Amino acid sequence: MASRKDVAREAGVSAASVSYYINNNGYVSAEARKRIQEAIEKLNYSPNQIARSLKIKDSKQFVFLCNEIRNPFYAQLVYRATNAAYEKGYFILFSNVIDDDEYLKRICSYQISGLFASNNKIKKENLEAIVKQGIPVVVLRDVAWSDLDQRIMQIKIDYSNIFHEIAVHLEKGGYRNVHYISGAKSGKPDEVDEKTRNYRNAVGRERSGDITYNITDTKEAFQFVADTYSKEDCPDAFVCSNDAVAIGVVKGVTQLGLRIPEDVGVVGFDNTFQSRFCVPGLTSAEISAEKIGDIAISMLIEKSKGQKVEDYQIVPKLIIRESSSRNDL
Amino acid sequence: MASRKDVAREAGVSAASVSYYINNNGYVSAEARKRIQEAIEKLNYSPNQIARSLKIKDSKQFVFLCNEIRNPFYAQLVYRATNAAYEKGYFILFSNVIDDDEYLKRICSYQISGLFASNNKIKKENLEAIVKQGIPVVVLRDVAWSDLDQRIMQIKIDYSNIFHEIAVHLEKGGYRNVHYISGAKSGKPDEVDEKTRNYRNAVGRERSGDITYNITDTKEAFQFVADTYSKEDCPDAFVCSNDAVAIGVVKGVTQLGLRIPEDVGVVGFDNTFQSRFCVPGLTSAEISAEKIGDIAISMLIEKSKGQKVEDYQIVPKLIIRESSSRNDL
DNA sequence: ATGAAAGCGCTAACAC
DNA sequence: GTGTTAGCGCTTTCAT
Repeated sequence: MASRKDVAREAGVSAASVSYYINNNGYVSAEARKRIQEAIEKLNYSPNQIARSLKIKDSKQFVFLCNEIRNPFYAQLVYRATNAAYEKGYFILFSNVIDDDEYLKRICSYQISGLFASNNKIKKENLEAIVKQGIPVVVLRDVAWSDLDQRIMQIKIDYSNIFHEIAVHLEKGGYRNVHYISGAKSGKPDEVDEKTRNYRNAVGRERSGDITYNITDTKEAFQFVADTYSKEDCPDAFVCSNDAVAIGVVKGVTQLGLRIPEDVGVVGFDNTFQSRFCVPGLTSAEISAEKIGDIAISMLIEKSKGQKVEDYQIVPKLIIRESSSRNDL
Repeated sequence: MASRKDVAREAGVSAASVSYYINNNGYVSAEARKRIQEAIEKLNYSPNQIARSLKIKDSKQFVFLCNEIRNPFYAQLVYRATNAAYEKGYFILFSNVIDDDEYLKRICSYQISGLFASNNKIKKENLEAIVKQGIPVVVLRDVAWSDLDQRIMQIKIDYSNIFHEIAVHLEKGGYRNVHYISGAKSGKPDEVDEKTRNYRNAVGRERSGDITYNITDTKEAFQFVADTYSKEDCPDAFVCSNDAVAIGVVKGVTQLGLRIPEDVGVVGFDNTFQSRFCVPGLTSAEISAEKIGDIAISMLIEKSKGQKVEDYQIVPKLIIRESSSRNDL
């Protein structure tokens, strides 16, 4: 591989001039520009990003710590973020969440430009340790942390209205016995995520018993329904914390011999591809993963330029499909 | 951040000794080890990976170029690869495929340790340019390239039997009019992927007309079925090149007012989570994404150690579920 | 067994 | 405008 030195020699200029040319700072005459340009092409030169990173203490890589890439919501998020980052000159260093100190130290030793994390599997202290090093951090807020370090930027989802909207929608459909399936570990105050907290608020205290905790994927949801209910005692509607879970419920309920939406209504969350192409189509609260991917990247970039960055709010939107529309039949 | 120099000073040894200690080469006395260990802990030191990369010309990052992370098959693959890589001391630099020269140059300038690519969106020449630089390359083979550079390692899927197996299975179910939905751009020789080629071989020449090309995701598949067929003239079985496409077909067929599997049988490919939890459960040819993730990482690592690495063969396995099982009813 | 020193490829302050 | 140079944090050869 040709280095900057080779280019300088070939073009008959100094190494510094090549740097100036590449980074478009400093002064370099039209004459020199041309010769450098030619030398670069001739040698098929490409600047060594590692050497550059070492010098400027920034690798132009953003770390994405995602709960679960196998959940299409995160896949869509990462997909978009990757493209958005590339357009701005960055790459994505991808990681499943492995929440130990060793891991975070290792990844930070790449002099990363910033970090995105969905926050329900990573500890607050670890995030704070990173932001303290001056690395921009954005979290997709899920669990509500108290007194989080102010330097951590947040993308917040405003759940204040959506569960009420869902409740009204189900009621109109004549569903009376609604069960919520939560991804939170338990009902304990410090383990409850924002969705669950808002669901509880929306349905009121008296309905808090109608919640099952700690179900996060399709398989678990299917098992839960299959193991817990029979055709006779199944709730007539389920609200699920993500689409993957909802799909599991659809499958489980169908297996019990019940029909959707005639016997049981199902509502998902995230409006991923899955919900659109589930059979029957799944009613789902849309949170745009693409939007979050884009926003996360621009927040990280702005922050790394030293700009002041405000937290970002997203309001979910209910997309109604067949799985909860008994009235249309 | 503390540097190696700080540690050396704190421990009262030379910088070189710290290096020896960290990399576990060279000699360092028990005495010195202890003092270095203490200094590292006291200063919370972590070696700078970028500086190390520059020196050893290897960043311990593998690039994963995936067709489409939003397809759960690739999501599962990347998920597993990420963990496997981490255990061996590597990270994953993730990219959607952006197949231009500029892009590849930029990513290689990170002195990457290796590259994985699924090969149906990236050009052969580009891969060959990379392997020529001495960077280990593994492809998940899909399109059959002729005279590919020998240094490119391949994970091959042996489709020689699976389509025959599927054909027999459908015939047993009484399905007579089978249509294949291909991901290949067209039927042209240099654009046909391995799956399609083998499907053609399995069903014989006379059935080659029963193929639709250039459909790769759920949405396209749904549109295709909805736009092309009516309840009366729909084929009675579809074989699809991946599960995402199969889901779209299920949805499209259902919308035509036909039932699965009674009226129409559907077979997918890849056996992702989607097929397991589709309603009805989707018959699918299993190719273990997890296995491929693991294998890819170990091939890259072995190659980077200078070992001789053989291509890897995977044989798909038909997983039969409800979507093609008319006889069970 | 340990340390001094050169050098990986780049940036940027400074001198001309 | 352009070149010289120091130095980013690390590895490793060679001398001791």
